[in-house]
Amino acid sequence: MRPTVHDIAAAAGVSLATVDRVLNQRPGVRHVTREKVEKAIREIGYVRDVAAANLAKGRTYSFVFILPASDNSFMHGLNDEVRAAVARSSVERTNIRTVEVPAFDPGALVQILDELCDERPSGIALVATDAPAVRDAVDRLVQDGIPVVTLVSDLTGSQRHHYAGVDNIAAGRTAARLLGRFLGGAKGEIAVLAGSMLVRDHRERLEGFAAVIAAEFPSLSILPVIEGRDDPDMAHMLVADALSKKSGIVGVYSLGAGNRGLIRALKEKAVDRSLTVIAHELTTHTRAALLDGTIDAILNQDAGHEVRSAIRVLKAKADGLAVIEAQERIRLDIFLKDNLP
Amino acid sequence: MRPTVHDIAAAAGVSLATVDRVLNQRPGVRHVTREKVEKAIREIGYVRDVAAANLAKGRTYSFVFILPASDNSFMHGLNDEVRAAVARSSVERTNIRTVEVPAFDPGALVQILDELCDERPSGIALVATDAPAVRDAVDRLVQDGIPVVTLVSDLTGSQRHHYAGVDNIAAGRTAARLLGRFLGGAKGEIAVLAGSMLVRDHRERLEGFAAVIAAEFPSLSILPVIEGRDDPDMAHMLVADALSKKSGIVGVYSLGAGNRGLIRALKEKAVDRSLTVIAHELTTHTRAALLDGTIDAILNQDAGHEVRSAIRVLKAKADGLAVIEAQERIRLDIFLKDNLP
DNA sequence: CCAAATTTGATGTACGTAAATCAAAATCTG
DNA sequence: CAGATTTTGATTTACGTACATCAAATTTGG
Repeated sequence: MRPTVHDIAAAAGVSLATVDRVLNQRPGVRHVTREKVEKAIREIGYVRDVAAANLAKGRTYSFVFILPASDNSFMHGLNDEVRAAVARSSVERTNIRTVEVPAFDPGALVQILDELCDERPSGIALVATDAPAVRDAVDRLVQDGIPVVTLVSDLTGSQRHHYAGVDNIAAGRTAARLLGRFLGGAKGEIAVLAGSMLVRDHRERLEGFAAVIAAEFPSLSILPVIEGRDDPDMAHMLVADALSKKSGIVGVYSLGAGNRGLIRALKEKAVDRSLTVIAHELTTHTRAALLDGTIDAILNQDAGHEVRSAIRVLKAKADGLAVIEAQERIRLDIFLKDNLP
Repeated sequence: MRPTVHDIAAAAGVSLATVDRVLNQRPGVRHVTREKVEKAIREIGYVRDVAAANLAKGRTYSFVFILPASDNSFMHGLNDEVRAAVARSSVERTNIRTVEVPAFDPGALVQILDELCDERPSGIALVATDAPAVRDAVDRLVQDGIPVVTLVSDLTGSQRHHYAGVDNIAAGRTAARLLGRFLGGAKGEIAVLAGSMLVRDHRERLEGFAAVIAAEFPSLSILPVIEGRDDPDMAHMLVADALSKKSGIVGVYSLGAGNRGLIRALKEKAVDRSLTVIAHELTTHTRAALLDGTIDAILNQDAGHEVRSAIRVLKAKADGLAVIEAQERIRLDIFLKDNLP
């Protein structure tokens, strides 16, 4: 049987009230007594029953998710997953609120974060814009003892407790190797479509991609990056333009969102050119393009897993419990025609 | 606030005791009264607080994991993950026992299953050997109200509540496309190494693989399957033999375990031949081979995820709760050199 | 319509923890 | 050493549910 607070009290030779004071760091316990109790806790291997504790506390976790107001399928999907989590949350004594902020806008993000510092929720998840001001705001929250996890895109040098997202350098490297191997030694140019170099995930994907192409596929050269702001129309225009002007393009790597535009451009300009195309994020559009052969592989991060992982980690941090690291590693999905979910 | 049993009582105009009788299907409630209470439950949207209920019941889940006694890295890894789960289990009011049975032996499996029918654990997870007798034994357990999930390999036509494993047909298809694309139109023969055609997962992988090769890569032909019984030494012998005799082999697909032997054979016989190799299951051996270029891609199922998923599902079934389907889908990992964990 | 059987209500205890109160004991201060 | 202060103990209530008991009300059978 699992030891309880009563067992600690008996083992340490103190009363239940004292054990409670130690366990919940309440004042009014002499140093020696506190140590006696802590020793007993260690020795009998007591672990607090979180379910019972939360029941007694009447605790409800209040989490805030800060999401960018971007109009692309991935962010919509992320939003849906958060909503799905909200729907389940009542069963789990969890209140989740979402806040929208303008995309690529550090100032707005900092303002929200500072407001939350007073509100003191049980935890915060945010899609970070990678700027020093944002980092400082997050660090203030962490100093205040509020669990913070970054979602999808990480924050350089911050104290955030956890990052719920994929390893984007690895993603870029993987894209490069797939593209290189699929092209099988052909010579030519690669077009790269990104959202913005202001977000860390896109920068990192490009970095990994360029490194592997340079080191292992010297017959391929990378054209200057096209920044489409994750916007379908902008992406369409820019890619169509590039395909018209450059005849040496043999492959495309789309590392951001806004793939609807990319796909449209490919169907207009490249039906006859047999390009190899690798894109990020599985959406209805990229899925259809993979099945009809317009896209050859899709790299994906599962937004649902990211959201659920963020919630699990926030909960664990709020309860002072350990997380199962292997469980919380967000994997990079590679989808071909054949292993679509 | 979440509604409680008190709210049901008030809404239905009955006493707490009656609500309790309905909720826990105890006798002594008239039909009309029972319906009145059930209507109230639906209307106010009551959901039982499982944590509080388990606390009151003093409930501990007792789960049994039935694993084959195979001496290969994957099964060892699976074992380790179950043990890790056991280590965590005390915190979660869960008792997990593992039972080893001889591999590929339906009779032994049936015997264990029948014994468990009397023991009545809260749930059972098993790596199924795909035989009618096993299916019948599982169905008996399910009829008895014991939650059963299959792990890694599924059971054809059984009533098991859930399958915690990858889609093996998709895995085979994916392997075929990767191999075909990596070979870039080259002509030649493909060697396939399997464990045994008696287990469903291996059969399915081969089926998917052969289908895609035939349909989309007609320049490749598949040699008769080599059955290595998931045994490293046997695999080594058979593969070395095949490589010596056949000079037309351009690729290898290893769809089972025992890859240590495969890798040894490749290093002995094929250093100069530039084969494209795709294998299943990430282990220390396959990982090293991927990094040194002996293997080109590894398809993997994460044993840790499978075990944790199985436990989550068993718990949910034991509590009569819904599972989050998307969360429990076990994904096929594709690892290249660049995205290893 | 009365007795027997069934159904319902009222109430208490338990699970493991949190939190509060008040009294008693120990320690410190001058 | 008295008095103030700090530390400790004892006890109670609560969280939401399960389960048991006994009494009261209702329904059923003859």
